[in-house]
Formats: sequence, C-alpha cells, structure tokens
Amino acid sequence: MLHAIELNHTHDHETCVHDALQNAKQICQEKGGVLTDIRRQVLELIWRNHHPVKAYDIIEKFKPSERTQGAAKPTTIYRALEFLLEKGLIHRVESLNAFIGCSNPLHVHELVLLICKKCENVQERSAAGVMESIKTELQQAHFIAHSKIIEIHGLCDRCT
Amino acid sequence: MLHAIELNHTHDHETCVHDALQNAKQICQEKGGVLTDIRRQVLELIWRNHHPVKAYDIIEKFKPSERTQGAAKPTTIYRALEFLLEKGLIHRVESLNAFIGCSNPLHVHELVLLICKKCENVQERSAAGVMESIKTELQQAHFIAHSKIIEIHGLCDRCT
DNA sequence: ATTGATATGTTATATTGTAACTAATTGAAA
DNA sequence: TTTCAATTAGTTACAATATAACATATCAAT
Repeated sequence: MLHAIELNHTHDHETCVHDALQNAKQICQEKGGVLTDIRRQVLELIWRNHHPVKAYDIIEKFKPSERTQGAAKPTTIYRALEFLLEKGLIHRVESLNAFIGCSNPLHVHELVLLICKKCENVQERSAAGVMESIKTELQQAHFIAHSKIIEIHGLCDRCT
Repeated sequence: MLHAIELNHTHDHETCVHDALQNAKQICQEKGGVLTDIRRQVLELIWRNHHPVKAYDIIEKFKPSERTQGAAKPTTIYRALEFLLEKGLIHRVESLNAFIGCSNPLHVHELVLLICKKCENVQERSAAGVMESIKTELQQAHFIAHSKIIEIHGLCDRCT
C-alpha cells in the first residue's frame, strides 16, 4: 500500500508527493513517455492538494516560467492532464469534473472511488469483489466493457 | 420490465414515449410535484431521442410556446431537468454530461448504466449482485453511501 | 543540416452550468 | 373574493469546463 489517502497529522505529505513523482519517473521510463516540466508540475500540484483538483484550479495556480508570460493556458493544462491520465498517473473523477493522483500507478487496476462529501477526500479501492460481480452482470447482458466508472458519494470513516 | 432500451424495428416508440408520460403523471401525483408544460416537453424530448440527450440539445430543440419569444433559455431547461431528476423520471449520465429517461421510475432503484460506444444506447440494469458487493465493500471501508454512480462504457450485445 | 516525432504556444471559441433578480401563476386561507 | 404564500417561469448576465486549429519549438536520429 503506497499511500492510503488519509490526510491526518501523521501523514507525511512531502514524502507522499515525492514518492508520486518517483513513481511517475519510473512509469515514464517503462511506458516511454517524457515527464516534462509542465507535466511534472501538474502532477505535483494534484498530489500536493490531495483532494480532487479542478483543471482551472491548476490553470490558476500554475507557476509561469521565464519564457511564458501569463499563467498556463487551458490547452496546456488539459494536455498535461491527458498525458497523466494515459499513463495512469492520475484519475479523472467524472462526477466532480476533477482529478486526483493515482495512489498505485505501478499496478494497473480498476477502481471504486469513495468520495467524502464532508472532508472531500477520495479513497481509491480495488474492490475485487465488486469487479467480479460487475463481470457477471456484463456477461448476462452480453456487454463488452472498455471502461468502468464507479464513484460513490457519501461520508468516510472519519466523517461519520 | 417497462421498456427495455432496445431501439430496433420492433420497438414501438410512440407507446414508449406515451407510457413514460403516463408514469410521469402518476409519479407527480404521488410525490406531489406538478408536471408543467415545460417539464413534460423536456421529458418527452428525452424519451423521443432515446439516447443520452445533452442539456443544450434540449435547449436548441425546444419548441417555444406562443408566450415565449425565442427558444428556452438554459436556466429554464436546467430547472426542468432538476425537477425530473428529483422525481426520478430521468437519470443524469455523469460521464457524458447527458440525460436519459428512467426506464422504471415507479420503482426506486440504484443502477448500473451500460453505455454503448457504437449505437449510443444506454441500458439500465438493477444489478442486485453488484449492489450487494458494493455494500460489502462499503462496510469494509466504513463508508456511508449517499449515492452511487456506476457507468460502464463499451459495446452492447447487438454492436459486438 | 535535415527530418520526423513530440511537445508547447497562441488564439479563438465551443460547451456546460449558475446566480440573482423579476414576473407570472395558482391554489388555498382569510 | 381578495390577498397571501408558494411555486414556477422569464431575463440577464456570467462562471466554469473543455476543445479546435494552427503556429512554433525542441531534440534525437539520420
């Protein structure tokens, strides 16, 4: 377990962000992408936040380099997000139009997202049992799945 | 089973739209809402389309009455959609930013949506087994669910 | 050096969704 | 039956989210 998404006083945020970047480097090596400055910074921003981050939050917070004049334009950020999604380094939360860091990018996995309405943490779970029963359901329906979106909204452990 | 969402030559579309409107009237009686002209027309449009419909598609297609000058404004349509969602007469497909008619509005139910990439049909399934395994997963996580979004993208029976 | 692949910049616009306030409607209580 | 309160709808303006299309830059391999 790399990073349980548990944001409490014992959580070492620097380590966690650092590890995410290390993973990113490794994955880019393995899968052949390049973790450019922009992409790295976007990933880092998402991990620092540790809550679902909206594209326009990133756009606003994004630090311009010497070359670039203003803040990064939408296109730039959306392209970085697209890259990170492709490499499995982040997830898109459909029901929030937002993004979170993938807590276990080295291992490709389908997931259930548990989204707390109160603390806004998102917990990522592999939920093998759920995936198994979905498989059964899909077989009954003769449906070939390409992607699965499972997002549960409610109250997490600590917020109940 | 009210309307399996099967759009083929044997599918009687008029009956299907008609039944949806009948259900809507009944539900509004039971739950206390009023199925106004606008709301009814929005619901009808969604059912006639029989595919996921985007809010702005509705806005464009919306027939103005004698009173209203131009097409309906966004606010009007979003309000109607909100009403229909509340009454369980339609579903929002989060991953498409679109809406579909609920195929069994008389019976409150959590569902799995099977979204075909090719024919764009959306099949609504109760998937008791899936819901059961999600329940187990949530208990393990000590998470209290308020709502569940389960959307599977892929190829349906007829499109494989 | 040239080329091809990848990444970024730039401009403009498309799409999706709300806020805030006003006016009309309607149905029941006074 | 008036008037009141609640609900619905109209209007204006804008916020938030996302993409298209084309130009430029970077850099490694030929």
